Amino acid sequence: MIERYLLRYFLAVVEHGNFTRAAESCNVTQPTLSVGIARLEESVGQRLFHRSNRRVDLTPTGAQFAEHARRIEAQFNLAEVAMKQRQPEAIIRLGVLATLPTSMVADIAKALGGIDGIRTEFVEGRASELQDRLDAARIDLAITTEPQGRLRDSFEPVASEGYGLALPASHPLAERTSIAAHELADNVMLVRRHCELLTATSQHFTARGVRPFFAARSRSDDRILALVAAGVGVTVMPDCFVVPGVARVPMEDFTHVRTLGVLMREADAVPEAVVARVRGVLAERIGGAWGDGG
Amino acid sequence: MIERYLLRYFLAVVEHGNFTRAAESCNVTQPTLSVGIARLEESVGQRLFHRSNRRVDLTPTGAQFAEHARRIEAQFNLAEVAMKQRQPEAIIRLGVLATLPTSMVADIAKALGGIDGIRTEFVEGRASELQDRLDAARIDLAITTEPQGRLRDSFEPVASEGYGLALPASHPLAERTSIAAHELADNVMLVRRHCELLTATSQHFTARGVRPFFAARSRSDDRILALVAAGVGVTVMPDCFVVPGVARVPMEDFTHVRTLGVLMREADAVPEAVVARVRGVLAERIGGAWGDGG
DNA sequence: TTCGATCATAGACAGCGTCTAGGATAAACC
DNA sequence: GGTTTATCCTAGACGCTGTCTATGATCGAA
Repeated sequence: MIERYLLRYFLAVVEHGNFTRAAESCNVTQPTLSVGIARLEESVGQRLFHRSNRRVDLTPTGAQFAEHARRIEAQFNLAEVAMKQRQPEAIIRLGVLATLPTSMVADIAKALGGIDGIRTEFVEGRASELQDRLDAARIDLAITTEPQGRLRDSFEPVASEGYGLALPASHPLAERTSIAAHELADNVMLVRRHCELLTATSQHFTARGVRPFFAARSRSDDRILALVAAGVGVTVMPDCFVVPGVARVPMEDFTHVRTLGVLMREADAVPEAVVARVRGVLAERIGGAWGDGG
Repeated sequence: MIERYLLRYFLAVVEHGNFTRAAESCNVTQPTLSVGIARLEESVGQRLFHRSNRRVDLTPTGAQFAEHARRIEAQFNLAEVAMKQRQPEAIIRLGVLATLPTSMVADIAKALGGIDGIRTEFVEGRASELQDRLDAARIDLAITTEPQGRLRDSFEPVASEGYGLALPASHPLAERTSIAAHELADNVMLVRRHCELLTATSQHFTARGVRPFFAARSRSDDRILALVAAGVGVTVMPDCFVVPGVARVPMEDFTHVRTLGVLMREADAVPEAVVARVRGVLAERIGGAWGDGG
């Protein structure tokens, strides 16, 4: 197999007409270049040079090969400069909380898609998992809730929201402004398995003597919402989940709030344009916005 | 520096969309290919693939590089087949006796120049030197006199000739049909230092009481002939030396003869066409031809 | 949770590209 | 004729680096 370094040796000899000087120009010794040419001639199956102790000149075959070699070497250089000219494509690995609505993630993706030379990679998980990934430098930016512990100072809150019931638009309680736990005693419940407040919600109902029937458990919010819209049951979820066919009503005495924001290892780990757009989508989609966005 | 094997690895991954199978197709292990791609990406200064454990796909940079890589690979293959198609150029290393006229060597060169795909290399020397080179496989064919010793059977005689005086065309004896040694007593002699018969010639004159003055000694027959034509002196040389301005006359009682022919290690070491043309020139240029040539 | 598929990493090995040393050849010079 | 100089080749040792085996990490699917 003809390797590139042999081509470089060959062209050096063609240029200098002399093994010794060619070797110098390649920064190798003359014997090295000598065996290199021999190797090339063997793999080509042809003699490329007529050697004498006075001068070295190309055979007709060698002359033909020189054209090929020059062309190939030129192509290599072309490829190298072409690659150098490209500015490296930045890849932003974005961790998003699994309990963010699919449509919101889609909005973020759309917002970031418009930035030139930046490619986004999405990873989803729970808040603690996102923190671990951030620590391990496996993501660059997380859209998550306020962290516990060491990364606390790096968190930049953007918007906060409460939790409420999601129930079919045709449900008798759908038009209410508030619903108490005991009113749901006969309702079928759907469990969002990855919900941050799974235990808190459970405790809320048991503390009020309500033991609803659990018809389905899923890690997919989209599936749960589809079931709600289909009239299968009701569930508890953050306020930002708003889809057609599903009514959202606050629950009495259920005052849990989550604050969403961005979390980074260092302030400038991610281009500001990216962070700004993420902030924008969050503020737009979630009621209680923070900071300058109003 | 981008080496060719890295290009092959890269293209294999592009083709298979998968490091593991690409590695198989390259007959290396997956880690080998992995570090290869990493190395390539480093020397290119750009990420070429987006990797996940599900699939591998090209970055925009990678896609551009793939075009270059394919072009280069194609060029390599082109060069390789171009070289394969060429039939190897045969080099015939021809040893010629130094005491052959320059014009005869030129005639041989011309005769062999017409044979396609064959290149001739001339080496000159004395008969014994040519034999040594033939033994050492440093020449393929020798045009020489009948050898002594082991190579005797390999010799194929072609033509034989005598020796005679070479003297200026304007010399008083130029028109004679034969000249005796004593007639040259007042003449200036020129010595052809590499002549096979140097000692024999010397003895011929001293035996007849003639001690000529030696005006010049040279290894170059051409120079000696020029001096003869210029009227500087006379010399003894094989009959085949015939040039304008120099008369050739036989010497009385000087019956030495040399038989010229071709000498090879093996019968088919050299293409018959080459041997035939050499024979042709020899027979044409020298009087007493041998064999079928008449 | 476990399993299978995938790519990355680490350390050992060995192949081969490279080096130093020395040989051969031939032209040029004294 | 012998010596010097310039050139390329060969032989053997060395060491870089390309390759391997073994293992880890990740992710999706059963």
